[in-house]
Amino acid sequence: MKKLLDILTEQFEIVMEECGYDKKFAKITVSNRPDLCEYQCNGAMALAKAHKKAPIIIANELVEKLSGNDMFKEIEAVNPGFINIKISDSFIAEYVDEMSKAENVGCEKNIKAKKVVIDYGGPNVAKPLHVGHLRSAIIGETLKRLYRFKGDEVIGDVHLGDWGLQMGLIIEQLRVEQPDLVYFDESYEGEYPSEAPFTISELEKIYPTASARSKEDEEFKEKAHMVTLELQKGKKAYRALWKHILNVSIADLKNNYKNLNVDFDVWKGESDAEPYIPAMVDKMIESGLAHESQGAMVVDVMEETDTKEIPPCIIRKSDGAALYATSDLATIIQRMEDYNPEEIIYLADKRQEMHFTQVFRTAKKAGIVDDSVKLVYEGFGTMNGKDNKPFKTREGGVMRLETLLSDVNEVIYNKIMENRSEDEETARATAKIVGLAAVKYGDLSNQTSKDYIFDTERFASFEGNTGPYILYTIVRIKSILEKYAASEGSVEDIQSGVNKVLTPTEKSLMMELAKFNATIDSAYEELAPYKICAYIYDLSNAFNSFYHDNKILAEEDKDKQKGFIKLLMITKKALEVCIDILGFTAPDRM
RNA sequence: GUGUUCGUAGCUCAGCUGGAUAGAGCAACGGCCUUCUAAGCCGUGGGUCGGGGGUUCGAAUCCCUUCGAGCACACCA
Repeated sequence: MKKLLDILTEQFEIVMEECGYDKKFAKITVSNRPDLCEYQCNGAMALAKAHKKAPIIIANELVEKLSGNDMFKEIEAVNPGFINIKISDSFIAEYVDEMSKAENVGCEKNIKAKKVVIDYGGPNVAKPLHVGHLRSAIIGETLKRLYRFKGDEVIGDVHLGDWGLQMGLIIEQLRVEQPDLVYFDESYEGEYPSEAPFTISELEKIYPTASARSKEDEEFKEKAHMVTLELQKGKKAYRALWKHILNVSIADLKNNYKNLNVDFDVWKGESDAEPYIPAMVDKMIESGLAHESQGAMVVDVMEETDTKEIPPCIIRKSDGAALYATSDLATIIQRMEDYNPEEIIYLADKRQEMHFTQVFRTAKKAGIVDDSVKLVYEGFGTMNGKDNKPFKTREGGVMRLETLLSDVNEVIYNKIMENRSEDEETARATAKIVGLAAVKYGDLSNQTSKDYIFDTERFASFEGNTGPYILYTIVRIKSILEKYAASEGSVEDIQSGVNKVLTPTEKSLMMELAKFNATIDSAYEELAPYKICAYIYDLSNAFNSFYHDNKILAEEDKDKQKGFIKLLMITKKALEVCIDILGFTAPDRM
């Protein structure tokens, strides 16, 4: 379905060409002076110089040609050369009716679906999710849903940190704590138990203990290195333990992500890329792409257009070990082999920009991906506390994600109990839904690349530009639709469209609705979830004004009432589609 | 030091492919519930768009400069 502004622009393009002007100046925008008009065209002023005419003359010329067009209710030229437009009720009403019938609420899918991998998890096994994992998860989840909404095929990959020294540390610490386990019995030759010798909470304690110990105890650290090496070489006992660590940890992670309404299609990790590393590195060396520098093997990635020094990408340390970049490169090979995507998007902290620049350039130079594959790094800003410094617990530690969520839920639960009489179970369930919306909207409504302040008080205050406000709006609509259905019959049976003669707030709501496809498209093109947030906030405002100015259930003109109900249905649909893309849901009551 | 992002109301943020009077929310103040959820709506006050130059008919927006802040700059991930 065409965008409203494009339809209006086309009208101007036609008359501009008729008058001998370049149609690129026909662009219509939403008015920045709503007191004067709804839409505007500023092209006449830009045309003035080229045609050596006063802009107002050009504007008048165009207006005269358009004045008979029934899309417009009013169209006038204003000094110095603005063209002010008000559209007709019937035009906007027909547009909204078309939206309600169209697939995807009138937002067209891509003609050719892309295959895309989104890498947006990055949690480490055996470590709890903390607030540092929040942004990646919720922004990534939203992009995945947005891409799917546009018709693309998306594979969301959690990309676990499941390899490396940390695994050795855990196993070695386990040996210290439980030396009698069969895994540590060198003479044992049977099958290893299928039950893990630890629970998730035990596992979560083991890693910090081991990590602290390795900093003080050289011998322990040495052993952990050995264990890591043996694990990587495939020692059966350690592999079996490693599997247990993975299984226990992944089960817990899945549960945590589920609470965030975040869902990954594949649970691959660094270990899956590992097998590709030796051949990849060898090939880079053989081809002459990689060269030795200070004992390490590196790939030069500096380009002439760079404004600063880009250090070479190290693919093998001087001690022969692989590192972050190596693993990421091997992961690209694995992904190309498994999925052959046209695009890979990485969600990572914006401080990692240099790293991804190096990796992407190396991947292209090494021919791991050809030029048609888009490698996208989407760096996000830091989530800060109220002091505008990276978010910490009161004690200065890293806050677990669970804790953050339950804190927010608690505040919201208390608000619900203050405002409404609800039984505890219902209130808890509602608080969970609203809490998630508060957290996600609070995050997504900021531009991805910017730091933002996570302020529980503010998010929990429920007022203004917040997730709960959006949900409240949806709940209001649901409530009216329910009541209407109870007295007048199913809302789905209404065959007629929205009203064609509009009250002012009714028209404003329709004009806001009509921005849907343009908003989704620009959010998609710019990877900008905040645009969807801004849109549903405006849409909610428009609805709430409409709600106050029009009595829907008390409306005596039944046809007009049906038109209202129809408008509510499409508004609800637009809001619900948007929050679904943002990864949260609305309760039935709150 | 080099590069990079940013600096808009007391606070949190939009606006930045140049257009009319720079917008929201919070906080402050004042209205609106016998009527669809007042977690709402309507209104008032609040600004040298960090400073200075330039380009332009026109600059928060583009260019230069300066001040201030964050971040990154090869063997961590």
